[in-house]
Amino acid sequence: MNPIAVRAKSRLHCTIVFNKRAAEQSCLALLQSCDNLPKLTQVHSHILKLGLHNNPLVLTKFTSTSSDLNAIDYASSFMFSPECDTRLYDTFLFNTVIRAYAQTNHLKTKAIEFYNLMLEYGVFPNKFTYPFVLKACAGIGVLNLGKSVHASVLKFQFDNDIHVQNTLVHMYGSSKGGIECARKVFDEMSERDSVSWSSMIGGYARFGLSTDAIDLFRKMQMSGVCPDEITMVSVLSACTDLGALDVGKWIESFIEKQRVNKSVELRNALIDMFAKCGDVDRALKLFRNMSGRTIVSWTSVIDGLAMHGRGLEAVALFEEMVGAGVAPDDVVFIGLLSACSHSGLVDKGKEYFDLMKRDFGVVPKIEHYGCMVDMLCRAGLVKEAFEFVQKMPIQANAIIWRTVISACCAHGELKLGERITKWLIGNDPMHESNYVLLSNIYAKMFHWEKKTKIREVMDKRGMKKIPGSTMIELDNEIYEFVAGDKSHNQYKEIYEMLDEMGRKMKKAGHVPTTSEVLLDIDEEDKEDALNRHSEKLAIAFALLKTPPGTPIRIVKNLRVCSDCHSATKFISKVYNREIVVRDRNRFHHFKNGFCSCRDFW
DNA sequence: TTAGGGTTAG
Repeated sequence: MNPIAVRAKSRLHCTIVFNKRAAEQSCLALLQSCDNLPKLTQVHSHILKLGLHNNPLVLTKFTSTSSDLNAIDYASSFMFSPECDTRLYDTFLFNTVIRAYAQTNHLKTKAIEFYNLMLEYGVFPNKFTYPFVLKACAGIGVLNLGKSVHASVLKFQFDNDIHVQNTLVHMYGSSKGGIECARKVFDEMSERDSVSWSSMIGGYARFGLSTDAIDLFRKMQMSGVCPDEITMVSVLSACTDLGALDVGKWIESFIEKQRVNKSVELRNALIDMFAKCGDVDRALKLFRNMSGRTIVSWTSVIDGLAMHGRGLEAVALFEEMVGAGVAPDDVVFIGLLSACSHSGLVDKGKEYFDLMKRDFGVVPKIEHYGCMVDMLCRAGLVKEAFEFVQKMPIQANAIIWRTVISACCAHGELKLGERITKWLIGNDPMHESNYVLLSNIYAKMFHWEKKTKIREVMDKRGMKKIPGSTMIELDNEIYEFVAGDKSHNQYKEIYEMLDEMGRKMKKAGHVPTTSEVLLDIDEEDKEDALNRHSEKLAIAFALLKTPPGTPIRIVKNLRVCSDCHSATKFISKVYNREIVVRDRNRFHHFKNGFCSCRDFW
């Protein structure tokens, strides 16, 4: 027990008989020293002995005392025990309980429960109540719940308070389907501070509405409200999502110029942005010069190296991290295993998978099993992957099964792929990607009738394939292309360029991989369909708009197809351009006819 | 005696 508590305890014993007021004071001091359940239980017995359990001051203190989860539960259940006089409930008491639960990771629903109880007992909420309650709603992320609390805010007329408004924006911006409501609250605010802007930008960034996030940041600058380090973290995460390296670099110089406080979180966001936007060396440099690295900093660089196929460096960095005394967590193991996966380090990956639990006490989750399956599949060990999935102690999810199916498709195990996919569709008949996989398998089998049927089923059920799209950033503008896109105002020049590229590539020896076109059309049309893939459109656009010799960077939403991969190699050679492609999984650096992934992806 | 926004993976 700490010195204050000892003093308080001795005072408590001395004063029990003399005066209740002093006992109360001592009791409060004792409570102050409580940071775990056993101490709290001890103090509870004193409270009962002294008859202080009806004292609202003590009751409140008791409830708000501990950060120990069990203690919060214990304290809040005390509120509803027979010893407790409910007439003494007040707003502050409920606020403390709600705050305690809102701050936890897993008991946020309890915060809402207590808010409802508060209303049931006729205790009025005040302007402090709603930020707590809304924060809990934000953590739960269920839109209807947040909406009902919003209705309460209006009923009790706290909707003019900027703190409440900001938390409303945050709550809607954290709930699925709530982003428009967030924007509505945001637009209707009479005054906005940096928290309002950050909450809205953060909401866009959280749900992948990254261009909206960056647009809003531009508006923020015009509004005259000064962005701070928290705003910048969200803006950077939007850049990371888009792969917008130029905007990211601009943000970095903005941070320098505006002297934005470079918190550890902001440095981490910068490292992550550079790593995922294709400049992993810059990320490494920032990382090396950084003091106060956290596990997030290490994870970002390890992950970045993994995406660039620099698996051995990622492994070395992981070892360095362990050597530096940083305990690895489950997230860093995902990066490490995916580094092994992307670089074909199968044995190393297996080794780490075994020792993560044994040596570091990190229990593998579904994602780690997913990495292992991915690793085996990439290495062409489809049957081993299948067996691995069957032996897993936890049930495989659809993502893992789809990994296996794709590998079946790529490595000619079509029958097995068909079997798994049919089973998967039986379990989840409304997931469109299962149908896409099955239809691809039938195309590879040349079963065109079956393939057509699948497409018909999809149409009937209103399901659509996610279209492949490619983004490119030129002069701080972001352009997006989909296959066969003609929406761009320079599309005629782009298509002329495509024809030229096709001719030059053929001359250099490129043979289109027409088996990638999973349509029942003749070979010439297949070539045409390949030529209109979104990445080729983006590259053609870049060749048109940038001076010779400058590197081209593009970002794909799906994995790059093998024809585009082979074509890009030829383009890099024919046009003497370095081309950096970020696809859904990793980076490909094309230079002089070769790709950094060594055709391993 | 209490209030709002941020980072890694999936």
